[in-house]
Amino acid sequence: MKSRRKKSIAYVKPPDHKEARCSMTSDTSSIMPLVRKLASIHPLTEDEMRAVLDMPVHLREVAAGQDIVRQGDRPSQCCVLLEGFGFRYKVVGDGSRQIMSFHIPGEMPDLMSLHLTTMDHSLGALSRATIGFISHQDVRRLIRHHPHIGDALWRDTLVDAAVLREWMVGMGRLDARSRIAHLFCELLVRMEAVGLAQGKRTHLPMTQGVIADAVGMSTVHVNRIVQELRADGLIALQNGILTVIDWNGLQRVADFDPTYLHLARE
Amino acid sequence: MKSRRKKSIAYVKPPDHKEARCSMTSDTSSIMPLVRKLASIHPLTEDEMRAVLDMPVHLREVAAGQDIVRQGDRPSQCCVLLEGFGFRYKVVGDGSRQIMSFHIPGEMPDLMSLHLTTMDHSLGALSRATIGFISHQDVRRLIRHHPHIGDALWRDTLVDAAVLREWMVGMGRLDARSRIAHLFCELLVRMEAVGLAQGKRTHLPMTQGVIADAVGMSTVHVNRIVQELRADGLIALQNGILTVIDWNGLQRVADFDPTYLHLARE
DNA sequence: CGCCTAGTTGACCAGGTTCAACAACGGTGG
DNA sequence: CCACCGTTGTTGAACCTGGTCAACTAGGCG
Repeated sequence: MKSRRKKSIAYVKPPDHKEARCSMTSDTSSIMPLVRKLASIHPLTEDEMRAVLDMPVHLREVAAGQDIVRQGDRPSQCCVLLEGFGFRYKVVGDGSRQIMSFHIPGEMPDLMSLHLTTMDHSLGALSRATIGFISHQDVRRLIRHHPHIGDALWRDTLVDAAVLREWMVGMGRLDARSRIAHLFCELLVRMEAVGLAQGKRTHLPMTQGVIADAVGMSTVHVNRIVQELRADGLIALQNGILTVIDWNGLQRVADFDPTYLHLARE
Repeated sequence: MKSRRKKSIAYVKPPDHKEARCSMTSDTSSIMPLVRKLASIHPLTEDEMRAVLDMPVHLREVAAGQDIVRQGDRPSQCCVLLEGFGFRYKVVGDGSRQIMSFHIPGEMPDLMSLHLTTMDHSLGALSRATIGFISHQDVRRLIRHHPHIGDALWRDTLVDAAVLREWMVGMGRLDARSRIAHLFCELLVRMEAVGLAQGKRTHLPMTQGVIADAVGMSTVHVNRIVQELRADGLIALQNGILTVIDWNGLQRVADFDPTYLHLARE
């Protein structure tokens, strides 16, 4: 482990087995974020859109910091993030945590469970979140009847992997400043892409400790770097709101090129 | 960038535009590695196996260190590694390189190009390699007629992403010793899984510089750690052959748990 | 009002990088 | 067959980015 961490157990939130706190069948509009997401690359036909909207979905509210799926689980359903932010993580031997991705509304972060029976990581809610659950069976049926949706879902998992690769480059070859700047660039662009950010400003409900676990640094150092970025007039970050003041400057610091996000017009 | 590197350009191999050096149609057995790979999870039916073997494949020999596909390309075909090792990488602004994955025979490292038009990274040959190229069109046809093969391919891209996540954990939260030990554990297990290693010994044709670019460290430090691992009686590594002497010990050092590779019997 | 979480600061420490030189090896041309 | 050369591996010393520890501040909320 990178260096012995003591306060390990704090990361492992107590399991909340009172699941399905507010389970119900969706009203029509609840999985619109998913539809928007799918349509953001190729427009859906009337037929396809109806097929998605008609799927049986179970909704659930999750409190900030709670797990949605846990490493070792063998899910029989996929989840769709409808409101709020999610993140994937693993806890290593000494108790320290590595966050591997953040997820925004419309995404299906555990879609892989459709083909990989055992979860090799956990999925948590960053902020209070609304999750939709759809059974694997129904997803499979959807894909069988609507191959284009299947392609879109496969494509999403590929973009997901592309983001992982980009993060790896950051962790291996960029210094702290670039890495944090890069994270901010990415999240802003992704939020913009689904219409959840405008004016270079977005909701970003994560503590510096969470950022530290995502970029593989210590909270203290994240704090110092964030202050630097503020002092340099690149960003403002407070109360879970990120405002990018100097977009070009931030991009330059981050060595950021959004190609890897494979947004619509390539 | 992590710290200013000078000798950057050395990494960027001169383009070799005399492609297709030895292009020809495959004889029947040439894409067997792919068949073995696909069958390693779910056995293929006679029919499916024939469909794969019947695909038109163009073979090409690639010298060590040459690129197979380059960042920014818009491929119209996928490649299958038939012999030799491949690796994915990106070069950052200051010229330093991050390797994001290694690939062994039977794998299709640029399968994503089927759904993502522009390559967001490059793919190179680690050693002299034989590559089979299959047109996107033919792959799409195969998937349409044989949905189970499509599922297997999707699944492979998901395992690929799982490996990326595991590497991220290493880069973010493990120290140099664990990271290198982890890499050795992973490569050995993957080689064993496709029958290319026995007796805890495998071909591993990579220099310490390549390892360094993969684990995000300097060559010098990789060298020191490898010597440590040797001195501790965990491994032998010479002439491109890795022998794991103390498998349990190495696994312990690496904090290695092969679940994330999602091999057959989970 | 008091507590808990998140953010901030300073002093010290250490894992890993850089630089530079050298050894070992294989391949090549003469 | 041997001298030469480029690549890979090895070593030592100085240095620096980022981690650890510990204390303290600022809000938010019951």
